[in-house]
Amino acid sequence: MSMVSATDSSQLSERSLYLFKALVEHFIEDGTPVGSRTLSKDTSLNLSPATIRNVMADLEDLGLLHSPHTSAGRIPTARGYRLFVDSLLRVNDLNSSEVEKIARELDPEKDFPSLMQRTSSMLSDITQLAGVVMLPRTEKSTLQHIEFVALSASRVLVVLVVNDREVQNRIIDTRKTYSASELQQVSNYLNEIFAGKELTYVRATILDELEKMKEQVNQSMQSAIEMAQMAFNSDTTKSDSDELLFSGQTNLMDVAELCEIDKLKKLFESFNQKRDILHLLEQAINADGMQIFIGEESGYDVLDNCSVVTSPYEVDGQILGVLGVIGPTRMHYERVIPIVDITAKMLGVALNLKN
Amino acid sequence: MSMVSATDSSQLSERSLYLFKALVEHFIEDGTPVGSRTLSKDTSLNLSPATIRNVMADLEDLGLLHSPHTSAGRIPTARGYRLFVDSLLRVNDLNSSEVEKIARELDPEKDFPSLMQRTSSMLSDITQLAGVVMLPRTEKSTLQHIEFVALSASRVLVVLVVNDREVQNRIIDTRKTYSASELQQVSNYLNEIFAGKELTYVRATILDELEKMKEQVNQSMQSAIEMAQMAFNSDTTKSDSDELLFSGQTNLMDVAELCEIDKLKKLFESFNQKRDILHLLEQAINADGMQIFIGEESGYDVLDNCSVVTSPYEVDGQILGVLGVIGPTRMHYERVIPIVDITAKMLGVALNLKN
DNA sequence: GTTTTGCACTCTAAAGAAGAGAGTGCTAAA
DNA sequence: TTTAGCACTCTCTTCTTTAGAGTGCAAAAC
Repeated sequence: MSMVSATDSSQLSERSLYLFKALVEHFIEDGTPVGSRTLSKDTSLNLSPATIRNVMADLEDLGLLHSPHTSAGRIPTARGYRLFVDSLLRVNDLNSSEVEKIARELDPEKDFPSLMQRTSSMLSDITQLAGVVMLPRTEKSTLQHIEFVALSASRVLVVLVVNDREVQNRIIDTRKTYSASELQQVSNYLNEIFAGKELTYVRATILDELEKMKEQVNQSMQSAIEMAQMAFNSDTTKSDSDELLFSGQTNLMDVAELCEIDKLKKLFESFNQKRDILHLLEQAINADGMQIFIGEESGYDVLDNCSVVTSPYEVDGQILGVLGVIGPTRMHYERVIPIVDITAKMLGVALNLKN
Repeated sequence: MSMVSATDSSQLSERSLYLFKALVEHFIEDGTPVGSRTLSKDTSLNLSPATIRNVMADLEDLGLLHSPHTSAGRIPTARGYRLFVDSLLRVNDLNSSEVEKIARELDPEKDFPSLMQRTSSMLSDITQLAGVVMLPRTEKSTLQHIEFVALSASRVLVVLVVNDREVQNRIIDTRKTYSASELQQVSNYLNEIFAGKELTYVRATILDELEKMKEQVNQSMQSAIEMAQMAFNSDTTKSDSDELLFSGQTNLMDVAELCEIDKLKKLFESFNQKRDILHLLEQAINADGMQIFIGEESGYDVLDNCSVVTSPYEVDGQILGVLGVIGPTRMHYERVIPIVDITAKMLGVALNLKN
């Protein structure tokens, strides 16, 4: 919960760590609290249950373990998982057939939205947990091309090509009627100034600065400015709620820890609202490399029994977004971690190939 | 289950019908099987429980009621609900504040996808059940405009405007490089021939007939044809899986009848796959007017305890798609039905205003 | 003939009782 | 430092019991 004392592995004897690791692994496999007797049999230390009980009591004092009740075994706390993941876990390499499968799914031939959706589905399929992909933040997007198409007397379609791959459309109602060639002119003008610039800059400039110069330019430029303003004003430069792609939520319904319908409902609702998960992933985008939020660490109640394994994906060294897997704290980290890791990397490669 | 005998209301005495109706209403309110004693008190007929028991036994013989076990009351069968909905139900008028709320949500100013999404959310919000909207079938779409935009040496963005309101994008990789003016020419050529034509026709023509005339035309027309073919070949002229918009699925998690996590999971999975629900809604689109599928009637196991209330929405007398609400068979039909009905109508109006 | 009363019967759901099993902590011995 | 022994505590399962609701049927009442 807090940074009271960074429980690092050095505070503990090798034996304690060994036993702790064995316990966590056993619990992850079984889902039932692990007792001293079990651990005594399962490990090669040949220690009696009583000895192990002593060790376990120590581990509990350190806040790494916890007993559901007097006569149950023990289960890891969030802090325990943290220690496990940070210092004890040995991550499996994925076997090549799985790597191939991932590569196959992330086909750069697909259009951008499909590719991202595929990525999410693939994550959930392969882990049997929930997958999530945060789409590239629009703030960091650069405008590649803008095009205006006349639809009818007073309606114009604006097509924005962003980041070489993403296309956004919006339809605006104009006061006056524009001819095709006028629209062409406007497109040309705006492309000349803004192609390659960041979307936020484009937007800010168009809404603010151009307003000032409006009076200094000729009639047709005024038109251009007005239309551009409408294009970027129509509130959505993509809404927050479109930024996350979930999949495999139903996989979580099999997870015993979450099977209380009430908690599950809250979890699903937070998926739908996206807000909380979005905030969490925003944290993950800033930390570099993989990030794992374990249980209560995340700070969101709904995720109390969940862990979120995330990794940013990048193209040309620039982080575009984050993807990850959401599952119970009791998940197979040694498998999920490399999957998330490699998926992020391969998504980066696929996106790069598209350019 | 079958058409053994169209249990119409005329076969039953008025009193039986009255009691049946009271029973169904009571059950919809309460969710617990209704016994003779309860019904005796609740109705104004002043009949003893014993008399009511006799009536109930008859109703059970007719397949309208069913007893979970000997000493429980009775609950309506799917067939019972059918009779109730078709002949006994008196639909409430919506109060004006609700109508206003619906109107407010269906703001024709919004772009097309948002409007449809809004409609779905609104349906689930207002009914506290799951909402679903089937987007207009692309087969019936007409191409309004096609535009090509050069993105890079070998990549071209194709923008299709369909039905005056919907925009589809796809990016294609071309063998040769096209200049902006060439693309303009191609756009013009294709618009001239195909604007206003049905999308399926356009597609078929481009893929088949144009192939034949390829050799008879000049170089630049050949380019046009090839590019058009690529544009329409890229398999998605919108995939099936994009045709349904669900919302409020989590509302169903509160429904007692569905609270077995297993059934719920199957239901949610069928929402995700969309296939079954899509088939069901396709039936609804053909029947004219509102359509209600009650429980097992639907023919899909996952919907055994569910009813689906649907209504097609139309513009200019042409049916574009279907929308509806999915909930437990024990739902407040008298409320849901008018909501679905009016929503479909108002969506039609909103869509009409957009043109 | 229809409705009601009376009654035996059935089934469920809730509550309690009992026992098994697992696991603990502590003390004292090894 | 480790282990054995032991009393103790919980939970989980199973079984039993009981109360309650509701039924169906037969005979009486209307």
